[in-house]
Amino acid sequence: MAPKHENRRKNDPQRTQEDILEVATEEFSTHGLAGGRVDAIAEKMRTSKRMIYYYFGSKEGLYLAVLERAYRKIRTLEADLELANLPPEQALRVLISTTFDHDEANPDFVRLVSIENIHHAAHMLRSEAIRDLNVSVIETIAAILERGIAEGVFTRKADPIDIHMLISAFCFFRVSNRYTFGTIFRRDLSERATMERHKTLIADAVINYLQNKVA
Amino acid sequence: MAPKHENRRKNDPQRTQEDILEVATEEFSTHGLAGGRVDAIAEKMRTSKRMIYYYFGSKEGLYLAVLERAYRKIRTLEADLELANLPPEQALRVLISTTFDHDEANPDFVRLVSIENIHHAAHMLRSEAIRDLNVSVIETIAAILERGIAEGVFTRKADPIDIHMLISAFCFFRVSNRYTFGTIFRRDLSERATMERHKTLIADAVINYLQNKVA
DNA sequence: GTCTATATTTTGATAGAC
DNA sequence: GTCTATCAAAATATAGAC
Repeated sequence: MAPKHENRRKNDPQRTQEDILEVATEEFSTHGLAGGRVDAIAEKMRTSKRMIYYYFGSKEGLYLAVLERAYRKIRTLEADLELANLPPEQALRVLISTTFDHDEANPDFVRLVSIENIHHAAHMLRSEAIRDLNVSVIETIAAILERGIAEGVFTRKADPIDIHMLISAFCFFRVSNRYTFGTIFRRDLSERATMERHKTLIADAVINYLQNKVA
Repeated sequence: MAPKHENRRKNDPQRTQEDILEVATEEFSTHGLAGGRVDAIAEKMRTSKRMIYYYFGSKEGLYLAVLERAYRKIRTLEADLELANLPPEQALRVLISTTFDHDEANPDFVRLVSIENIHHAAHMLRSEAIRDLNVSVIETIAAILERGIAEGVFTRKADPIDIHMLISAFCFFRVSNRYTFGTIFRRDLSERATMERHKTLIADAVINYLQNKVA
């Protein structure tokens, strides 16, 4: 009997495509779109370069597929939270914690977004799948803010998208700018203690902001 | 008499180098290190490609020079603020406003930093000039926080580098992620009203954070 | 110090057998 | 559907005259 592993990829198109996407994600997120090499991707797998063109048509086609896959992954994550039953402040803390952990756990995604911004989001614009991302997180935040105001625990009216940006910016920046920030300030942002402190910091900052009015 | 413009660059090495750096800054910040083309840089100026190699040795050498120049520019900016005489809260607001305006006015710099992070800050590490950036902004913030605590206007002790990160992250993200964020949330972050609102938001958030303790 | 022309290398993409 | 071998274009780098 032949060993499972050797045969597994034989005539298994879905598996082959998935393998290509996985390797390509790492390649592009490490080197950028222009810096990523199709040859390098092919070499890192058992399959050949020909298959990349067979399935994805071109280097850009592959990059777009990688990007769509990355966005698809987070969409599912956001929807899984059950926040409606929590008190507003706690709901917000859970949401922030989730965003924080997500960016921390998915540096590849963060880097791909950075790269896409270098390209003025040109590929994202071309992709219906990504453009039509339903941004449920905004509705989630909006609901929390409204409840908070109604219950009197939040005293400041705020735009949900702005609040999302305040949260995202911090969580994203910690990962996206880890290297330059770490170099300049000689600080390792992936250290456990630093991480915990930062997670509390951003949550406190958002909550305090919503609980205060400034003259 | 020959027109000034035509002769200006003749045998003016400093001017030539400066021209190259200016054009290269735009090229690299628009396309990344791998995506930037030496040919494109040469074509956008009156001088030839040969001079780029003559002065900077290689494409990477040019990129490094561009990066150093970009960092040199902000260093001077940060030192010019006179905050010691202002009340702590106001001093912080001025500092935040300055950071905000700087990133907004220098998208090229923001993009170069993003690009450098894609490359794990490898070039920055190799450059003494950048690595030894004296980070005066941290001392500035530290002084403000101490005064604030002493005067009783701030009630929370905070790490100056963390506060700097909270500020930087927001200001930087608005510019670095303008395209993907704008696409997903259909919002133009460079609009005047949005800008003003965001500038107030980050300042209020930082101040509120420093004025509160959370259970 | 500066230019035009060219060499060298890399790399995205394809042909054609199985 | 998959592989090996190869093409063609692009892009970095250099030669050599002035």
